[in-house]
Amino acid sequence: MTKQVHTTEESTKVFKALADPIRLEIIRYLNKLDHEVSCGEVGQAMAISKTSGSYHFKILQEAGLITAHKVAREKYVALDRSTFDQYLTHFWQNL
Amino acid sequence: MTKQVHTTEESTKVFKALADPIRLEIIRYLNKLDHEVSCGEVGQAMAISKTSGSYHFKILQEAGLITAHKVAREKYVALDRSTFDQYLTHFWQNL
DNA sequence: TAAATAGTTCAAAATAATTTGAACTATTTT
DNA sequence: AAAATAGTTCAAATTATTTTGAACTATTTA
Repeated sequence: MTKQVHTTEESTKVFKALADPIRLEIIRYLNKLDHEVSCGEVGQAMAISKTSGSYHFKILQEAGLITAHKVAREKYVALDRSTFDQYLTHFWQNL
Repeated sequence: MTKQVHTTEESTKVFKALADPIRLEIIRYLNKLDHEVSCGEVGQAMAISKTSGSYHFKILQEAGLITAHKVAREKYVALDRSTFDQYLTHFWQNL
């Protein structure tokens, strides 16, 4: 309902975050499960190093595509569907 | 109506094409006008060199985000909205 | 308390994307 | 036919992104 228009910089950050095969797979994985998952679990499923995982989760988080919160020593992530909706589903409205 | 599922490679190509400020501006420009425009006109509006323009139009074209056809010595481009619909508007359906 | 686990940070190396200018093709104008 | 125009191609230079491993923090388990 709220009018959302994006700056080129904001949009670029989101599309850059989506423009990588590993991150796209992470998104597919999180979408399939549709609940919070630890970074470790996702990383294992993607067969990437924890350093690489940490990097990719940071990119996704800074783009607002995932939310994250720590529980003890684990970090749980989930898709932030509102961001996908704003930038993708409602692309033309917010362009 | 037709079921469209995308490979990671295809999606990556589209999102990479969207992940650049100049190309996003080109898309905004083409969307606003909503008709075929010559590459030269777009390039001037974006204030970029013709070489740079040629590069960016190639990226957009290879991603399927624009269609192009030559008339005499000019190349006319327009948005291919079906690609935007598949990859953006219907992101979750085709993920 | 020592060892293990989950994740981050850093800098260096590797890889990929973008810009630039010169040379080019094709078409149109003078 | 010469000059101008629209766009492409190429290779080199620049800039940005990604990967890697080592060192680190914080938490949990043995």
